[in-house]
Amino acid sequence: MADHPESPTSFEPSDAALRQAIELLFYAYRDFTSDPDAILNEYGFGRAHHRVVHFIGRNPGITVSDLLAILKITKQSLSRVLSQLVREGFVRQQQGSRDRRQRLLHLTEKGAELDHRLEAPQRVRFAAAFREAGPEAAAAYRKVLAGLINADERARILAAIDRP
Amino acid sequence: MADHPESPTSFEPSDAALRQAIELLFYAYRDFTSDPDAILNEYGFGRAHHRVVHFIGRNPGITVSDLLAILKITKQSLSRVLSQLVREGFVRQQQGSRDRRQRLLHLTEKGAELDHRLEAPQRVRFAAAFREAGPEAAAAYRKVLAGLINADERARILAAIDRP
DNA sequence: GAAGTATGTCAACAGGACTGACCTAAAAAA
DNA sequence: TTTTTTAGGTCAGTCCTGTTGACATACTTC
Repeated sequence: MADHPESPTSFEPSDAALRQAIELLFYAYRDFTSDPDAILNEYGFGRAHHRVVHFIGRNPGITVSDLLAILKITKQSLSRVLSQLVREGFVRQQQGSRDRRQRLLHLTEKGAELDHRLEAPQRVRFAAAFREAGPEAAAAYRKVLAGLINADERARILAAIDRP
Repeated sequence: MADHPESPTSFEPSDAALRQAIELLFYAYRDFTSDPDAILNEYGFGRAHHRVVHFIGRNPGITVSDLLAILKITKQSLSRVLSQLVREGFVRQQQGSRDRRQRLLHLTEKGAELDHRLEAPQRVRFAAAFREAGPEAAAAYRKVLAGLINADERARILAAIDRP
């Protein structure tokens, strides 16, 4: 079995490299989520609240069903978290004008503030990692992570996160 | 592209790049865990069982406290999952010879089989992502993800996952 | 008018994390 | 040797977050 480690057209990652990649993702995610988790705790919130606040912040006016498609959870799960955020004044709902059944979701000022607080440590972490690894590595990160996303959604998601 | 606006010694990632990086990690992790989750469901297990089986598989003879340090959960949380795995014959415990208080953990054959089943789809996913992105990107992925790990543990973890 | 859609709600349940308290046995230190 | 620390286990209760299933309402579309 001859391998061609330099040939770009037939690069086959080793078993060890794959195992390392899997473990790195575990450790990185574990620590990456630990900072916001601590902040959420102050509010009596959990990781689900973070995700909801984040994606409403990035997509003001998003509908409930679009949010469900992003999070891939049931509407009952979302409902509990979302109604809590609405009740406590972090999210406001606005009736859709085109379709009045829709509740278009927006962050309140309080919600935007929470969003930024939660995002800050994650930005810091990535900024340090990217600075250390260099600009090419940052681009490569993007390429690899995109490759982990389900193929049928990849293009749509990349387009969505690429918006200004 | 000879002249970059950023010199390599003072690369400062943009806000947009950081936001993208954060979202990519969410989407990638969401899909990356979905395949093993489906398999675990067959056994009546959850994601916690996967982590335990994986790290015992990678570290045969690991002690309970070392496993706790990796997972960063409480021993009560681990206990439920671990005792279930032992009871159902996926993990066996062996008294330590040097220190007889220790219960050194090993996978049984059944456990090793489950480990491989759970790992397979994740290997496939990474193999595809690395093949597509190329060997340099694979190395860059490793660098960036390592940079996300808490600094005080980074060296130890990198050494651990680097073993053959 | 009928059918489908967007959203919400109630109820019941499971997994997996937590805290706090308490226990045993063995090793290490005084 | 006595004391303290360490490795591990266990019981009880709580919280967050996910699940299914059933049902309701308002609205759009055909």
